[in-house]
Amino acid sequence: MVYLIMDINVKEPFNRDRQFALKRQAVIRAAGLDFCKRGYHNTSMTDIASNLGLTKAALYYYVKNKDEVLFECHQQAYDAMDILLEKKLVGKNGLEQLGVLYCDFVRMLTASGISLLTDVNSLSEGNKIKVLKRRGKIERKIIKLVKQGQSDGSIREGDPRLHVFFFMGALNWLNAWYDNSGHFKGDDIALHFATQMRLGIAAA
Amino acid sequence: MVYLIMDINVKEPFNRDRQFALKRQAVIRAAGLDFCKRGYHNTSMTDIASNLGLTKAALYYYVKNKDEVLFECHQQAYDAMDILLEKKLVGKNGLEQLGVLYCDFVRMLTASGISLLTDVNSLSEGNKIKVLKRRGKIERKIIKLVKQGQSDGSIREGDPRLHVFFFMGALNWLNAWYDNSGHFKGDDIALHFATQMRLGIAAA
DNA sequence: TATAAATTTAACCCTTGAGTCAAATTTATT
DNA sequence: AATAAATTTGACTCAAGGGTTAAATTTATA
Repeated sequence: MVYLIMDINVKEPFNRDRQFALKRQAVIRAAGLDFCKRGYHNTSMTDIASNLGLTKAALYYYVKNKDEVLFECHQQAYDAMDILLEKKLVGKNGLEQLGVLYCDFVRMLTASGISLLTDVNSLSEGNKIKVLKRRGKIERKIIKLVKQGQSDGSIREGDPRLHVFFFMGALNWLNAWYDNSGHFKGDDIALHFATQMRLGIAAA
Repeated sequence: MVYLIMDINVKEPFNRDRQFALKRQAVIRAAGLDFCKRGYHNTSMTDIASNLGLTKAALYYYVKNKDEVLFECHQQAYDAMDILLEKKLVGKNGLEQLGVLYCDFVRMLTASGISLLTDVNSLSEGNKIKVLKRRGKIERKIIKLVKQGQSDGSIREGDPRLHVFFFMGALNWLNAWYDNSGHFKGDDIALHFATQMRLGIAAA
């Protein structure tokens, strides 16, 4: 019985394919949390399984291999980010849009059980390339937002890539220290981080 | 012949203990760069050795084991940070002091060949505790600076820990993307990052 | 030139953990 | 009740890599 999946039996409990997909997703997320906490190589497949209350053999019923698990962790994070990036905010300047986006990013990472992993080097060559490509795409979209903000006068001058690298670092680091049973509430962090991010690049 | 050590033969070339110490240090730094680039577990001792133009056996002439190498990487970074933290800047407010410190941090990381690693989980239990303790100490000093800035009115209100977690994330992330043969110059990054950091927490 | 240090060679042992598998068992679906 | 899906058990293979060692060789020091 997979502990992370409390709502699985609620969503189309008689659709077996759906159940399978949901469980698989839960497996990926649980693994993502493990990877975040202890690191990819310090987490064995047996660890992941037993954290889920499963056996290794059962785990392999849901995933092909460990590489796939890591890959899917990245995918899930990027899927979520892509959705947030879609949200077109009309009538807002670049800075405001970025602020909302960044806030959403933090909220997503603290609330959804999705982890934004940074370990790309442990991926197989093929998957590594795919992940880097996707990360690059997202990065470029954010850089574009910054440039837009510089055009509309809401964001101060300076290399937009450095602007972005700075606050994306804060985001990546978040996963390392955030603990959802800890002292900070996700929404508070989101608010705080978005503010700090905005002030760091806002035009005078 | 250890490639990273160009200046070894210059510093007391006839003092064998000194030579040993210098080479050992170079080994640690080279390993640190490897860990940064590919990750601890994706870098074998043989890799480290051959990147230095050495044999695995020769490598073990300088270090006890891989755990020690990782531990010393952390130590070197913290040693360097401690030195920068010493620098007492009289007549400056909290924000100004932090700005200088942060700038120095970035410069150190981009110029010295020292890497600020984040992989703490791959350490043996004993070393992990030591590293976390030291990291905590440094963190607390920085938080103290922030509080000082809030007292003297140079830094805006808000949880000082979140202030710090934010911009220290940017610092940690730096190592992942920075490439000293790349497009960005260390000093430019330092200036940019320090500015962005300051603006993010400066009082209105 | 004699000695000690530094390094190579090339083997070797050992552990960990990924991944597999077949047979049995439990659980859900019809 | 019959069937298919989900999971367990437990054993197994295999490769990678950490770490060791002894003997030979090169290099520096005095």
